[in-house]
Amino acid sequence: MPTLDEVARLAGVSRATASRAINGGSRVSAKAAEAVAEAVRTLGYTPNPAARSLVTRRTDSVAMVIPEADERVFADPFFARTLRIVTRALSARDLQVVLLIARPGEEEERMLRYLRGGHIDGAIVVSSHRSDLLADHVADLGLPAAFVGRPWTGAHRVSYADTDNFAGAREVTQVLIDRGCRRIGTITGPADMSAGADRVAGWRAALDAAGLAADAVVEGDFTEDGGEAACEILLGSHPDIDGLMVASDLMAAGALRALDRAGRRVPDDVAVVGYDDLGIAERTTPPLTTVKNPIGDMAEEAARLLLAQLDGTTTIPRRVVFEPELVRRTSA
Amino acid sequence: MPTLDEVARLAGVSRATASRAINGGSRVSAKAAEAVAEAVRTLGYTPNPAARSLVTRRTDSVAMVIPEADERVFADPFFARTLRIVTRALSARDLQVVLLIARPGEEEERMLRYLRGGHIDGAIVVSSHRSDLLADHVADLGLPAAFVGRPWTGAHRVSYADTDNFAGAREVTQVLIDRGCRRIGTITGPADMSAGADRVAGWRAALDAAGLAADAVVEGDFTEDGGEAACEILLGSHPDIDGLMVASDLMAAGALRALDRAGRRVPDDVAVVGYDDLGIAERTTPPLTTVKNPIGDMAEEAARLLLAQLDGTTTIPRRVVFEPELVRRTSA
DNA sequence: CCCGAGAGTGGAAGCGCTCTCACTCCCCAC
DNA sequence: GTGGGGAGTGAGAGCGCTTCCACTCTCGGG
Repeated sequence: MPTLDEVARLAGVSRATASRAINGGSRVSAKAAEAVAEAVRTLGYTPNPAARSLVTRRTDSVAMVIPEADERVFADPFFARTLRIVTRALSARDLQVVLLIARPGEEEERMLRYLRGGHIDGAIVVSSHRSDLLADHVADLGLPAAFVGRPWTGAHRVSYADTDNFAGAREVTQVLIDRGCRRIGTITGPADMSAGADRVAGWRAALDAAGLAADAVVEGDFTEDGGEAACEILLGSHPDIDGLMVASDLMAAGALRALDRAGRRVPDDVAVVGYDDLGIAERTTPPLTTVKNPIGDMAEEAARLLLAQLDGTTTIPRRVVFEPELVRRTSA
Repeated sequence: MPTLDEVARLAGVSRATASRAINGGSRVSAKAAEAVAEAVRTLGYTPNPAARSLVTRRTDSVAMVIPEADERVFADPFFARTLRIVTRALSARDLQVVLLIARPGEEEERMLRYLRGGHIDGAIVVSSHRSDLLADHVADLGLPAAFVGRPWTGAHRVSYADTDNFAGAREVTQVLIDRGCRRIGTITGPADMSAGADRVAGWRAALDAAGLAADAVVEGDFTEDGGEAACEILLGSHPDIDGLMVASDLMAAGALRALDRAGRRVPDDVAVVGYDDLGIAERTTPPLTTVKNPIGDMAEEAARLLLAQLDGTTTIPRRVVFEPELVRRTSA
């Protein structure tokens, strides 16, 4: 591998000038710049990133941290979409995105070691479990970071982009109420996640305002199979439900399977609404009335928040909240 | 951030001894080792990876290269499964896996620059498009690498793990023949991928051996929507088909939708078989008879092949081929 | 005609680490 | 006793790069 020294020698300049020519290029004569460029070309030179980052103290790479079991990460389109958008936004700034998936608890120490180790300049974290203290850890480290979704703990110490899950859930539940449902159940997300908790709260608020009982609750886990199982439990305990608000479309797809098997027609016997609208909602039978989760906006904003910190523009935590949007289809 | 120097000073040893104590630990007295460990603990020391890799010329990270559009990467369980297994295998050796997704053509140069740049010690490549010359590039670079799936070009120059797609496709097509189908079509994978090409070849071989016509062929793209569209075309051009071999379960799921809409019962009117058996085959209606693609084995083997090169154990390209396995369900 | 500013350049320090090499012990075999 | 070898250690040389600083040279203004 050619070194900067060889480039400089071939170009007939000093190593310092060669370095300046390769980066930025200010304070370098056009002649020198051209000579260096030529030398780089003929030698096929690539700067050694380790040497560079040793002195600049930057690595030009950023971690995307997902403290979830990998099964979920790949099964749930939410993460894929987020990763994709974040990657795109950061690539534009020549930042390499390193995907870090670690089940909370088990591999957490390993992940923290990585974050602490100086491998990366900053992190995008997709996490909102009650148990994980990532926001605190990140804040303690002083690591530039932005969260997608409000972290359960330490939210005030970090920047994040979120959506108003409470309002979204309330609004979509209102659709059920308006169409005449009187016995409305819910399959929630995990109770230890902010999105999960906020969405049940929204469901409850809508029912309370309408004077309806809010007791048909089963906790799901944001997976399709989990939604199916939860729906079966719900049908057992509350056979009279005529409306169902499911906290994610993936779970709703599972719930539809369970309803179908139980011989309940959707939406005639039981009207169903979901949450997220990431593609699967249009493919279920029937297509789901749901709430659009503005993941694209959130991911882009998180990238922006991180970049602002990397640029040193700002250091105070900022939060940005996007409005959800109702999407009506035929399931309710 | 504390440096090795400070650790050494606190432990009362030289920097060299501290370094030895932290890595390996051979040739260090128990007393010195303990003192260093203690100093590391109190200082919260973490080695600077840039400095270390500058001298060792290792980065302890490995790229997983996927030259595909990101939509496909996340929609197809094949990649998720592969990534997961590879990550697990390499994490055990304290190697960090960096995911590199780049659409061939557009972002290819960027990816090559990254591979060339010394960011990583080696690569696992999941690629077998005719157009991409990754195998050649990687071989030219002398970069330790292992491929999952036989690369279309330059296969003899690199190590890879593959499965016998030809045999698998022939065998599953034989299921259709044995159940009495006489007009058997196929929806292929992309013609520019080795898995795609091998599977059509297997289908054709089975039909030829049985003396059946092998002309009902439509090319798909390994996506669900693509499978649906291809099936519609096939039904239009060959309305008399009574058997259908689809080159992936994901496409088969799409094909089932198209058949359902066309009012063809499966398997009574048209028997259908898929390929891959990565979970979706059990969830379609009806569940698919398919071929188990031994991705787990392939991914693990690729990791092994890469590790062997990183260890310097071997440098000659090796190939390992796993046998596919027929899985019978109710679609044929 | 001189001075100061600014552009362009090179020397050299130093980022934090590993590893070679030379050295000192200490123990054991002769 | 003596010599040889192995175990443990520290000094120091870099790895390839950026960047500070000092220097030269060229102008334009006074």
